[in-house]
This record gives sequence, C-alpha cells and structure tokens, in this order.
Amino acid sequence: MAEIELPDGSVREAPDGATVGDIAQQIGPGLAKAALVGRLNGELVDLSTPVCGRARLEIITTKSDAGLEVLRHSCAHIMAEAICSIWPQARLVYGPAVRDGFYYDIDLDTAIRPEDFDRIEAKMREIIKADTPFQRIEMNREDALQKMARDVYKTDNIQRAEGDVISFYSHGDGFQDLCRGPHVPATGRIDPKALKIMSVAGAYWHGDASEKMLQRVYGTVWRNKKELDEYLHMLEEAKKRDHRLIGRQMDLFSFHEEGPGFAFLHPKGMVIWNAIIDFWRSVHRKYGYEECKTPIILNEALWHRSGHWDNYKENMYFTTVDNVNYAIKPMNCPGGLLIYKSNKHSYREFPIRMAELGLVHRYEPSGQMHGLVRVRQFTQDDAHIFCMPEQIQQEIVGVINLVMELYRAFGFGDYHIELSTKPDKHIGSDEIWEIATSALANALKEKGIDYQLNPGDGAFYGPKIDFHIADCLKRSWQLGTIQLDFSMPERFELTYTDKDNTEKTPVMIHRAILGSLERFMGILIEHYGGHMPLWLAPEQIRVLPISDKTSDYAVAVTARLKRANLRCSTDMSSEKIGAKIAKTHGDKVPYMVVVGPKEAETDTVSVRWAGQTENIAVSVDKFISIVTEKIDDKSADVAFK
RNA sequence: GCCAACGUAGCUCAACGGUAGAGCACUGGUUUUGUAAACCAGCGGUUGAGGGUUCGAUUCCCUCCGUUGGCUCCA
Repeated sequence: MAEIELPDGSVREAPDGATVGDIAQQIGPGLAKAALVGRLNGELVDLSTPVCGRARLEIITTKSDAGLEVLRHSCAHIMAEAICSIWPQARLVYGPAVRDGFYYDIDLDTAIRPEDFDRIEAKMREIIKADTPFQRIEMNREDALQKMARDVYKTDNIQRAEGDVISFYSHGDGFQDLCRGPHVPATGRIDPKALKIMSVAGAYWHGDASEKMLQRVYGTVWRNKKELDEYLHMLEEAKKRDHRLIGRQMDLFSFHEEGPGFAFLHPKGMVIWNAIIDFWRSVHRKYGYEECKTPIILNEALWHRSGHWDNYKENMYFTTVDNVNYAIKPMNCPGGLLIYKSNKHSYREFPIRMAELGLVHRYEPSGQMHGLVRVRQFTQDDAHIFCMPEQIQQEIVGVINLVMELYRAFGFGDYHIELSTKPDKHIGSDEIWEIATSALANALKEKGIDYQLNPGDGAFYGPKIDFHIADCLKRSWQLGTIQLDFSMPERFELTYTDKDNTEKTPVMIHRAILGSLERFMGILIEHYGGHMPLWLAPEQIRVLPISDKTSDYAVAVTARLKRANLRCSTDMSSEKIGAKIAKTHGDKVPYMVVVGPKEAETDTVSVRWAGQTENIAVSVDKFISIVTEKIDDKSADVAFK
C-alpha cells in the first residue's frame, strides 16, 4: 500500500501503483475534475504518475500559479501542433510558459503573420475540442537521441536535458514533442475561449545573435474567458499610459526622422525636466555635492587611456576637427578625472563629491530604441566621489540615503537592490575587492536593506549596487547605480597627499540616481499616466471664465496666480464651460478654477480638480495658499478640502 | 544589428489598381454660455524617399529611411 501525506497533514492509503489522478478521485470527484497535475515529493508530475510507498502529494489545479503555468505549457504544445498541421515543414525548437502566457520557437522558412493567428487559434480550438489525452513516453537518452537524430534542435535539447530518462508527450492527431512535462491530462482541459495568439517575433537560437533567427510565436491562455478579457483590458490600459502617446497628447516631447534616438523636449516637457532638476540640485546641495560640467567632445587619446576605446568603441560616436580625432563622450568620468587632475589634492579635502548632469551620446542599434527610455542621447545625473578607502562605506551610505530621498519624492516607494560582486575577468588585488565589496555590503547592512546578490556580475574595475524601482504596473526599471572604481584613478595617475605626506591613489565612486533624465521622465509619465504630481505638472492650474463677461476677472485671477509662482493659463475661447472643463481634463491639468459673475463679486474661485466632478468655492488667497503648500510638500494628493 | 509588421492632413484612422475621405486640431463667423466637448463655413495631402511593373500605383514589386513588437545589448 502507498501512504500519501496530503498538504493538510492527513495521510491516505492507496494501493501501490495508484496514480495521482486516482488519489485525487479518492479525495473527491470535484478535486479530480479540477486536477491538472500533482506535486509528488516536491516535484510536479502528471496525473497518470503512479504513487508507491510513502509519499507527499499535493493536487494542483488551475487555482494555483503552478497549475496555470502547466496549463500554459500544455497550451504551447497545442499551439505547436496547430502550427505543424498548417506548416508541416515547421521544426519545433523550444516552447516554455512565461509570465502571462507562453511562446514556441519555431524554425520555419515561411513567415508566420498576424493574419495567420486566426487559423492557428481555430486549429487549437479543434485540438482542444477533440479532448485527446496528453501521453508521456519515456526512453533512455541513447534511444531518444537515435529517435531524434535527424532533428538538430531536439538533439540539442536532449543533450542539454538532465537525467537519464528522456520523455516525450503526445496528444491530438499523432503529434509528439520532446518535453520534460508535466502536462494537463487532456487537451480538453484548456478553455478554448481563454486563449489568444498575441504576436510573432524573431528570436535567436540559444539567445545568441550569431545563431539562426527563429520565429517566436507568443500566446496567452487563462483559466477562463473572463480572466483573458481582464488581461487584455489591462494591456489596453497599459497602452494608454505609454509615455510616447502621452508625450504627444500633452505636447511634452517629440522625435523626428532627422534625429532618430534624439529627443526634442517641448516647452511643457521642459517644465517637468526643470522641476526635476531644480529638486535634484537642492537635494544634492544638502548632501554636500558640488556641480561641474565637462565637454561633450574630447580628444580620442583620452578614451584610449580610459579604456573606453577598448571596451566601448562600438557604442561611441567620433568626429574629426582640424585633422585631430575626437570622440563624443558616452560617459562623463574621464572629464571628471581631468578636473580632479587640474589641482593637487590633500586628504583633508576628501570626500570630494562632484556631480554632473552630463549629456552623453551612445550609439544604439536601430532596433533597440524606444521612446524616451532608450535613446542615443541622454543626460545622466552623474556624480564622482573621490575619497580614501576607509571612507567608502560612509560615502555609500550617503548615496543610499540620497537615492531613497529622491525616489520617495517622485513616488517610487517600491524598489529592490542588487549587489554585484567580482567577476572572473577583473583588475585589482583580491584584497581591494574584499574591502570594496564588504564596504558595499556593510553599507546596505547598516541601512538594514535587503538585497539580491549577483555573484560575478560586477564591473571589471569594481563591485556595484544597482537600484531597481517598480512602477504602478509593477514593471521593474533599473535607475540608479553605485560603482566602485580602482581602475580609472590608476590609469589617470590620480593622487592625493595623505597625512604621512606620501602620495596615494584615491578611490573613485561613480554613481547615478535617476540614471538617464530622459528615461526617468518617461518612467514618471507612465507611472502617473500623465497625471503628474502638482509640483511636476507643466500646467498646474487653468482658469476657465464662464463667458467673456468675466474675462477681466479671469485675467486678474490668472495674474495673481502667476505672481504666486504658479504655472497657469486662461481658456479665453468662446466655448461653453462644459467644453472648457472637458478639454482641461483631457490636458491632465491638476486644477481648474471656474470663474463667473458670482466669483467675481466675492473674489473667489470655484475649484475643481483632476478626475473629480466635485467643485468647491474658496477665496483666491486661500486657493493660492493651499496649492502653494501642496507644491512645497511635493504632495501627490490634489484633493481639495 | 537581426526577424516580422507598419508608414495616407498637425493627431487618430478610412479608401487597397481608376480624379485621396472622416473625426479631432487649426482659421473665420454665429452663440455669451454655471461644471466632462454648441452650430456653420474654411484651411489643410506630389499617400516616408527613390526606382520598377502598368494606359493608369496610396494600392503590386525592389532599395533606402523611419516607427512598432520581439531577440541580443543596455541608462
């Protein structure tokens, strides 16, 4: 008899050889009906798997994430069969479940096009309707290799597979595919109304750009149609937050064929930009930073010395002036090093914290550009800290505090941190790496911050800490980075005079907090869906006269708001008030103040704010003081009470 | 860079071998309005660029440029 321990701790008996499915049936017919796979002694298995001896077993249904993942994986196989039935010459490569769906990589000379999705889906529904069982076939590695000898992809997969037993799954009309499994018991377990082919894109075999480009067909499947619809709706909503769309709607920035990858910031976008920078500067002053500015074009020799020529040439732009070769800077550090070298330094000056909003150019292959978040020209909120080794930890703590203060102010409370350590290819002694890495780790410990360790992922010149924030759609973005560098100071022979009157080499810390200002602005726009917090909003208030009978009062109110340093405009069009309000909502202006004869008489305004239909009357002075206070507090809450 | 798709008025889209059309925006006029879009008229395009096929190309073919979705890389 098999003794089966269930997740609730209870133990059941079943004849040896009873399958996972049998046991689900024994527990209850409802569960058996819902069961997709089992987790037997911690491992996911098919329902047809026999259970012997003492075992721990959990029945997995679609309710769990694991169940949904199996469902998606099985659906990938069904899609593979559908595709193979349409294009018999298609060769299958690899088809896993991924976040929100699945894909299958396929080697097929004819291109699969979006127009083909309908018939792929139709075929999939046919396969599901036939409700044929998924059957597992096992064999040893040798037999499997022999069986697949003519298939370069499956042979490769077998060679990469672990263990001695290689399994295949068959379902439908004789379709069979190499697969570790497990799978749902039968194709009919998938809701034919809950699946959708999403897209097709190229993908390199093994993710290697030198390998063949395969066709990757993406699909999604959910527990039921309702969940699919919710997912599709979520995608629609995410699309509406796209910073490229909002940037156009709100007239913040544009891109032009004349300069691919180079953003044009419009006056309204520039207001956001300057608001970010004003705040950034004030916080940096508070944290003891000075600011510098280094040239964009510098002699090529500098870049040989810095190592960029050897390591970064492919991403750089070059130019020639008077027969001398120059490079357009892709990073700010070499310029910062020259500033350091223009004076002699003492340990007494340390730490030197020198910030630079540096405009850098990096060549990006055309297919990689994306709105503001991936461009060829951007402004880094860079800084270089020069200090002694024993000052590293306190400096790192200082940077972390600065990072957290900035992120919080912009509404990003959700972030995680990664610490990357010494890679195989590195320069510098083990001792200095030890000091540097423990300084980073200790700084994080001192702040009580949890972090993820990425062993061997550091830069060749030093370990680093990366900051990743999550936006309102839970998408993760890498923003900040802190990198310890022992290489540049040596290459550039930086020195300082120590207490003992000897010349020593300082440590350099590179750090960026917002990363690229262009990208950060794009992320902010998506995070807020264009509804910027008051202190960042390009237009904070719009004054809406009821008719031109009150336009004088509207002009007077606007003038008072402007004197109070508020960003506002007046809608003097001959539209009705409802139309003015609708337009102002559309323009995502946080506050609108309606003024008519009633307000003009009492020196008040009727305030209405973003997303609300409510409005309240307050005196102009009170309105100014409340709004000013919200701006000073960087409040994200525009509610007006 | 690679694979695929797309490129029509400032924006969003239609027409898909036979003289290019709508809504919004813009301009002028009417309306003088009380809380999410009044009415009328007008302006606006060698259909991304270049070449080819055709009596005729926005439509079919080729090259280039740009954009989008992925892959690889990255702030």
